[in-house]
Amino acid sequence: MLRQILHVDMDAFFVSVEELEDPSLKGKAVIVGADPDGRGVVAAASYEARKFGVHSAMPIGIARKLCPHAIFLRGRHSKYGEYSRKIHRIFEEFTPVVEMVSIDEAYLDFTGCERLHGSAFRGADRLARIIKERTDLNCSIGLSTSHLVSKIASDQAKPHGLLYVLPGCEAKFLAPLPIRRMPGIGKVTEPELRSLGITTIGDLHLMGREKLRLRFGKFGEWLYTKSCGRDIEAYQYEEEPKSISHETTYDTDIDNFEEVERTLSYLAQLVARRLRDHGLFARTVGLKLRFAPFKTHTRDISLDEPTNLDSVIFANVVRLLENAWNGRQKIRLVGVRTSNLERGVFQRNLMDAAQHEKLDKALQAADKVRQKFGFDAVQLARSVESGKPAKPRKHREFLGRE
DNA sequence: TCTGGGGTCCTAGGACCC
DNA sequence: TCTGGGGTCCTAGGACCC
Repeated sequence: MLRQILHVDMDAFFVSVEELEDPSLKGKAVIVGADPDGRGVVAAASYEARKFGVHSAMPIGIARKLCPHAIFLRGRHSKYGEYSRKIHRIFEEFTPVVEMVSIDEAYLDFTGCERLHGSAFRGADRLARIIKERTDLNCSIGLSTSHLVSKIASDQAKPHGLLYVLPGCEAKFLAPLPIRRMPGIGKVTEPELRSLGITTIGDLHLMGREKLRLRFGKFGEWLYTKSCGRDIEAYQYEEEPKSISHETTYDTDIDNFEEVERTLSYLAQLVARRLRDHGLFARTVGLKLRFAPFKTHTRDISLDEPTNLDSVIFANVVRLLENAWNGRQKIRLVGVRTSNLERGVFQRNLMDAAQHEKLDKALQAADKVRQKFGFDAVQLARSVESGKPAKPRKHREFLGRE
């Protein structure tokens, strides 16, 4: 049976939600993102702001230079989440096979739904109308036999369009498009391909599997398959996270060991809390440091016994810090990461078992208090200085909420 | 102009084992 | 006295995505 895959992408999602909440923003240059006086990037820009060259992931300071008259908003992720869930429910009225890939984007499998929708195309059209009716938000939809082609098609259809790539026409549709349209080709790979004279997806295809493999290895074969308009393999839902991490950038670079330590304590608690929420234990704990010149270092350590404890994560990450940082360079960012996640209880050491149980109980109690009063209601002693929680100075309103 | 935060996947070298 | 080949785990770094 012919597959019918829809890719639905909301148009300027964050900005559009802000406009619904405050209609006076409509038609204006609106930029959602970091504080324009601080360090951060653009999360979303209205079409009006994009005319000035503003785009997402751009440093916020540059956005202000390009578009000084724009209205800068910090963004409210809980609001966006509400709308996202609303849209998700609409998707599920159309097909049980829905994969939300991000807050504003999803794949819907319409294979075999012809009888229900007339045709996949008519179904897609109706879906866009219903989303508009019920949320007043616009979306763009790509429809084809593969995830990749539908994703690119929805991008081509923007704003507020529907593009159907007929079965058998996938490679022909992709051929004239610039390579940068291909998900997976970024700002490093693009110039590398261009230096080989490859500027379109069609060029990529003409190069052939073998040449691409020789030059790029496994990635090259991946590129070739994609250039044909075929999916690499069936998409699968990732129910379990592979890593859990938190990081923060300081407003100004610092070189105070104790302050970095306090930040790490706070981040370790956030990470551990989420491990417990998922019922997961981490076998590997990692530290991330970004120095003032934007050079990033990571240090990992594997534990004999997987953990979900704040104190264990913190202790290990501090050890890594002591080895990784001589104090000579200022620090811009610190992060705590856990990976090699496993489900289940690990208490090989019986001596520790009793202590761990006590700790677990305390942490469960702490998690409960936090659920009621917010994350900052309970703090590890290490991250508290003169009675005040030593949160990163920035993102205060983002961290630990919900 | 100066670069967020949360992730995934890939590569590559070295240790270690058989 | 010189030194294989395969497999797996650990660690570091980097590209990329939303």
